[in-house]
Amino acid sequence: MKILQYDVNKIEWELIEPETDPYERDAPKKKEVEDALAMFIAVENDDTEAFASKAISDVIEFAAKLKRKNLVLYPFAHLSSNLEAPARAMTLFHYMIKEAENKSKLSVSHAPFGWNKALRLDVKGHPLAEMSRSYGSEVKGGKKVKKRVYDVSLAKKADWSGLPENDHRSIAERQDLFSFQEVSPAMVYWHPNGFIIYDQLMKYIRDKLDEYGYQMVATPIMANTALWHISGHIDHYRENMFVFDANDQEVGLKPMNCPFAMLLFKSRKWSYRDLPLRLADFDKLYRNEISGALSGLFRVRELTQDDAHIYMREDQIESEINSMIKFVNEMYGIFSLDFKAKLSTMPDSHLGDEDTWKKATDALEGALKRNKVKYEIKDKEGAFYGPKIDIDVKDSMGREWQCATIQLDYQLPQRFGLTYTGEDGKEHMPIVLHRVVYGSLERFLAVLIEHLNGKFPAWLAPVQVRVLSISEKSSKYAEEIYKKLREQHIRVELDISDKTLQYKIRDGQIQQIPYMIILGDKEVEGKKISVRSRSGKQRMGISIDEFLPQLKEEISNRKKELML
RNA sequence: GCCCGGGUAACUCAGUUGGUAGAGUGCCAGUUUCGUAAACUGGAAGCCGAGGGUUCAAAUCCCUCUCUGGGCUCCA
Repeated sequence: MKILQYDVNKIEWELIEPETDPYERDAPKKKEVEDALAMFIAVENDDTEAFASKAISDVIEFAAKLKRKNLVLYPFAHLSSNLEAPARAMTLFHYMIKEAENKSKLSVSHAPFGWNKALRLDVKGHPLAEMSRSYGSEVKGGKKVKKRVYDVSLAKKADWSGLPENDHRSIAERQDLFSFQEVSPAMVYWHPNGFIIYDQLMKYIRDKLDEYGYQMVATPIMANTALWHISGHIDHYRENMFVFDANDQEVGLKPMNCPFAMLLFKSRKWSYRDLPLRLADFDKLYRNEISGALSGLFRVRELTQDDAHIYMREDQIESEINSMIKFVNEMYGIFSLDFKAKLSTMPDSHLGDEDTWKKATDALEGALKRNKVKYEIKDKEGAFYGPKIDIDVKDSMGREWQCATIQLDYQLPQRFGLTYTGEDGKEHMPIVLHRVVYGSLERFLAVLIEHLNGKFPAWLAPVQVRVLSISEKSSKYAEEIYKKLREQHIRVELDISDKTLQYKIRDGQIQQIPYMIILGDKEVEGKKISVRSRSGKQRMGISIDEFLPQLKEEISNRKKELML
């Protein structure tokens, strides 16, 4: 409850029109009171009669101190953005009037609840004439902490009804990939099927990182907020961060890895021979995005970046950027995703001299050209600390989402005082290149799921093969084949239920399983298998020993297309 | 955060002027043993997102909150 209190020479109001439902009827159109304590009241969401009583006993005390005989209660919604519903607010307001009448000898009057009123105030000029108070519990940072009732409704999934069939959420429902729960808004619960895809993407980039000379590291997800004061993020980013008290310290969950990466670099001395130093990490990040910005996997509050920071000498910029572009190009090629590269140049407000900017921008542009990547220029759209290349990919609705980004940074190394020992024996500042390739795994998966419309290539598919028996007669053989595939680490499922073959095939098609192995009398007799791909093509009567190596090769080479 | 629209069984959705809930799919059981996208019968399954209000009576009307979809804004 919020109270605004004035000691007035005179207060007068006039009713214009009712504003809420319900509102107080049968009130005089116009009224004025002289030499009164006027109490403006906003009834808030969690207010109780106890708070209301306390507010009244406090105002009675003030009236005694100020020797006022008149008390005016005036409903005043504008004091709070957390208002109680009118019906209950009115009840509590009237309760306060009764309390004031019963507990004091003051002459109590009130303005009617629920009206749009014209108001005139003449306030006295002494120190206690104007006061504000609030009554409530668990007030923190000016806001009330909302508590939920604990019951089974906590286990409630987010509502995805009404989405189009090719939306990544609809596909996720069909293939049981992931879900969101109300208690962790915009944070992903990965189901076994979804996690396989997530994990395969990770494995793929790990292979690539290894190939390109990166090392993996990991840093905490939490730190004292002092860290972001050093990095300079705190001013701009604070409202997007989850910040809280722990052991009397203000700590935050990390919304980006860079400051941690800087600390890691500072943990020892480096020689120019150590550079370029390429450190990658896949830590989770937490960003308290405004509610309206959230959207499925596209924008979440807990995300995983395939992040890397490259510490390098000035003379290494060009070759590093070059290999980075090549990296991105190769990575995206395997998914046959159409992407758009955008080069953002020096903004008007920037750090560093124009020569450095030109060198950096030229390095980025040159690398794009050498790798024959089509790009457009976003003039003056770079970060204040350096130019960048962004890669945007389209979703099923044609919206563009930024995935990969490559940014040159001269700023953080300076703030953190990073150095390496040069050939000349002196300390030099390294330049840092930030880059992500997938961007956030979550967002990339959303785009990829929609791009493939749920038809994952074998290396990504949660279930690669399903073995179907036509009737009970072939179920034993089906089990044998199933075991054989399992032994070879194929992600395989067995369906020997008594459903019809047509039903089983339909079920496998809906799940978009790449291959179904169909086994009936013919196959049992000849010790062969029949393979049907989800495209509908098939090979009848081949041997499992012929099929398995081909399948394994398709998976390990991460082929885009199915063999059938 | 703002504007508009949603939340009913695990999923997709009906639910009339307010009278305490229904289908299909899936699941479970039984029948059936089948050759390339849905065999048949039966059963269980619901705090109608949460809290409050109006009413004799609320999934239905009103308010607040919450989650969610689209748009705006935001997005180092």
